[in-house]
Amino acid sequence: MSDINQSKPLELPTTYDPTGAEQKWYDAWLEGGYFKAGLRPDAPKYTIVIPPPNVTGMLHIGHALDLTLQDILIRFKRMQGFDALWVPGTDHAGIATQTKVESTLREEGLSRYDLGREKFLERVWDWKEQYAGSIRKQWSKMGLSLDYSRERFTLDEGLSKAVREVFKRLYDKGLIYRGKRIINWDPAAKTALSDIEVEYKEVNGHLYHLKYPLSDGSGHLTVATTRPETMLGDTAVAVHPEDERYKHLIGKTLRLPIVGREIPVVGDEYVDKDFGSGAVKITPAHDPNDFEVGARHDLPQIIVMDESGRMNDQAGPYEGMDRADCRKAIVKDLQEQGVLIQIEDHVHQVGHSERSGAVVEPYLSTQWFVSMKPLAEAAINAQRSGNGVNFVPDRFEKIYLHWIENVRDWCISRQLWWGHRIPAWYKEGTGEIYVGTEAPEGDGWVQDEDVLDTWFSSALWPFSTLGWPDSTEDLKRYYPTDVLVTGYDIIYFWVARMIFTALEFTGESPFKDVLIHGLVRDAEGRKMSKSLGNGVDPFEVIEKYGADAMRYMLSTGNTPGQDLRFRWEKVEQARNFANKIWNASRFALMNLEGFKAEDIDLTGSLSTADRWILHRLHETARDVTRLMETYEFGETGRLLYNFIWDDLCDWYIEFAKLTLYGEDAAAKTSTQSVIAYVLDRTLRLLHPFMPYLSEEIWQHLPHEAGETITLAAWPAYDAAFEAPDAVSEMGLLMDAIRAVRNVRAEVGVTPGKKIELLAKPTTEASAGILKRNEEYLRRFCNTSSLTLDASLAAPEKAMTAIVTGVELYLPIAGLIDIGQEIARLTKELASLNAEVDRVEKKLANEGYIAKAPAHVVEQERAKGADYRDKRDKVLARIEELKN
RNA sequence: GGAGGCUUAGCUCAGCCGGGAGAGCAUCUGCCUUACAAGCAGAGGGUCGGGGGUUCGAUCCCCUCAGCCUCCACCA
Repeated sequence: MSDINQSKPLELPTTYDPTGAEQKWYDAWLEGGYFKAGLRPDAPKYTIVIPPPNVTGMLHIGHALDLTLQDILIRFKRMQGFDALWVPGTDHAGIATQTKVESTLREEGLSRYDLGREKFLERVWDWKEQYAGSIRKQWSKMGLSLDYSRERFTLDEGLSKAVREVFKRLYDKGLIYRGKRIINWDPAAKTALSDIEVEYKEVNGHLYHLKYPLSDGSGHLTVATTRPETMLGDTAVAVHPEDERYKHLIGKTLRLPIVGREIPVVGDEYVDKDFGSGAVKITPAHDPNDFEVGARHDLPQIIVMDESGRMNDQAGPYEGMDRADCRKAIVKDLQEQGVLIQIEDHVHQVGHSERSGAVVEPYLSTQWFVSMKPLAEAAINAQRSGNGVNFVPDRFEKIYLHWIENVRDWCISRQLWWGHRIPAWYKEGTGEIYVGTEAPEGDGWVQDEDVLDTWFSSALWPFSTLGWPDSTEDLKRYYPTDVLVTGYDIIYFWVARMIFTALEFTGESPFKDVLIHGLVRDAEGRKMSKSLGNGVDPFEVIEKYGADAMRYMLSTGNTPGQDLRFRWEKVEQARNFANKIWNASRFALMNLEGFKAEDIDLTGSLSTADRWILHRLHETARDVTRLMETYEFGETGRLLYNFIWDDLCDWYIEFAKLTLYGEDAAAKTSTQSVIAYVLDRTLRLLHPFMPYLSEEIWQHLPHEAGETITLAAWPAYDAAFEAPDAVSEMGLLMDAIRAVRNVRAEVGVTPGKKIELLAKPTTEASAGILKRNEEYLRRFCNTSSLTLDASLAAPEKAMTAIVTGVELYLPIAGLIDIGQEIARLTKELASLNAEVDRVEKKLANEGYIAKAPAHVVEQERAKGADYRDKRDKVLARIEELKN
């Protein structure tokens, strides 16, 4: 940090150039170690863990949104004096990463099997190292205040230990089991998937009606299927036990076409009598429902496909065919044999792999599962008893609860190489299983080939990153975390699983709040995707407009939980805002040259404007703080924008020029004090949103050597700065100035042209205000002369503006057309009359007087009186002009 | 089939405890006024999706209808 204790001017261009400032300050922040937790051991802690990005690739604009929100929170809390910790890290992302590395191998004409497990994993680790570095660089570009000394990776030693520990404990408790079930099989990635890794998409398919003859030749049963190729694995046909049409057939057998196998007719309540023909073919090895039916009736399970989706040796003539080709072939054959009676168009949901996009095959195989019931129940109880997680916005709690209440067992084994190897060993030939955190002693133990679902390790992230299962200092100090920030698309995958895992292993919820944000969409509202090519690269945004502009754009201008459309014009707007601040600061610093921190004195004789802006600053600080605490960043942004642009720039700075360029040295010092103070506090309020710009400017303001805005105290509201009299005084001046400007513009008097202005105060108070602020009126109304006189008679030829407390007359020679002026005032009269009517009607309503709060009624009465007064004056003026 | 969200100015969106609607962009008018033309000063523009209800009072709460979007769900 530069060690200046007095202001220095910005000898810089009229536009803010982010590129230089960003690198410079990020380096300085890192060097200063400001992002490291533990600097304030006695302060309360505040913890966030980053949602670890996949180590496979580039961060997209959605990450930028997620990370910006977290950085805003962590910077805010750090400034509030908390010992703030933001833990960075990355996720090994099993399928995603392995797929990517495999595809690079393919370019070399290799497969992972050519390399073998060990060599392949070396390749993936190389890849990981390369990308982790790139991700770190991307974080730094966004200005994120992460504690890099605590960076973790889901596959690093500590986290792997946590994974094994969790697996073992759940296994010992009977909450992890191995079993032969129907799982979702991804034939492209050749691995099992969990239920939520399957995306159901509407597909225009067909419903094939097939005729299965009874073995005794006494007729046939019609069944319908969307997947005719699975008939090769049929081991029964089910009918409803109460179905009058079919119940007599239960126990008889059918001859399965093509295959020739005899299969029984079974009665099962699963069958819906009213759907289709009321008879269902049962394929226990390729359909989850059929699996259940098969289990109830002790049916054989015939697997007819291999792991890549090709028909196996159970498929007879179709062996070796891909399942899609087989479908065509079998339909043709069935048709020829007269078995296929009808093909109906049929729209249905088909499961696709979330990762590879392949059509998922329900597939019977042996996998590891987490038994969800007990874990889910604990999570539900915690939520219901108030020990759960506070969802923001709260509607997401319903979504979470609905899922966890209906959750099914979680298939956690994956037939991949990149991931946490399942800590289970099998003794060859004995069927013995050992589960533990380390390999068992003795010979003949072979470890399970499979790895765990990536989300298994992600589920431990809030505590595993802090050292669990060891009782580390970090774990004791920083756990549970305070808030988790993530998108709604990941509630099931991650948020829910963190919650029940944390409850099981740490006995408490992993975070107090979970802030759910929406997705960043393109300008048309479409989801950004690679195939559409409509993604936005955050680094292009940063390159063009700066990180601060991007951060401001992403974090403001919308509501929590709602999707956000990306539009370049929004970034431009944010950039313009940054530039506005830059220029206001340039002005301030020009007028603060040599001003020292100890020169700031707010006790002297402050002007109305001075006291007004101090009031507004503190009011803004109070509201901003309140909104930040409730994650209302959109509203916060608006408040800051309005305060800075309207109050500070458009009004205060313009008013301040009078004293700054004036003769009164004491007044000048006061204004300088106010400017230095207000700018300093404003930059602090802005810092979480615009870290670079705020630091760059703040470093030019008077401050102690070595200080940084990242650790500067958050502005606290101080009631001593309340100045209601200054507010009303400024209100009158602003109204009067606006009214005069309005009238000038309406008759086309250019701003450069000086006018005579006659002002007639209508109360004693307003007379005093106008008297005190004469100079301001002259300046802002650009007058050649100003006459202040309560006893003033309205001139014959003058434009009129009536505002509360003062009547203004502009005798603009040569430009006044009395007829036009009367018309203008008549229009105003009409609108005033409408207001008066509205208020009077309201006040005439007895129910209103009786039931509305007194202050509302009072306010309305005052408004009514004011409107009436203005109306009468306008009316009188019209009469005058007519004569 | 369930659940949720959205519908407010031409466009993108705000509107936190119900007390006569705001911003940015766009449009129109006038300004290079010594911080800023990425700017300044003005102006126009809204039956707050339709209907009903609660209330003294509804953009806001309740019901209902319509349109758009998302998530969940094993009907072959």
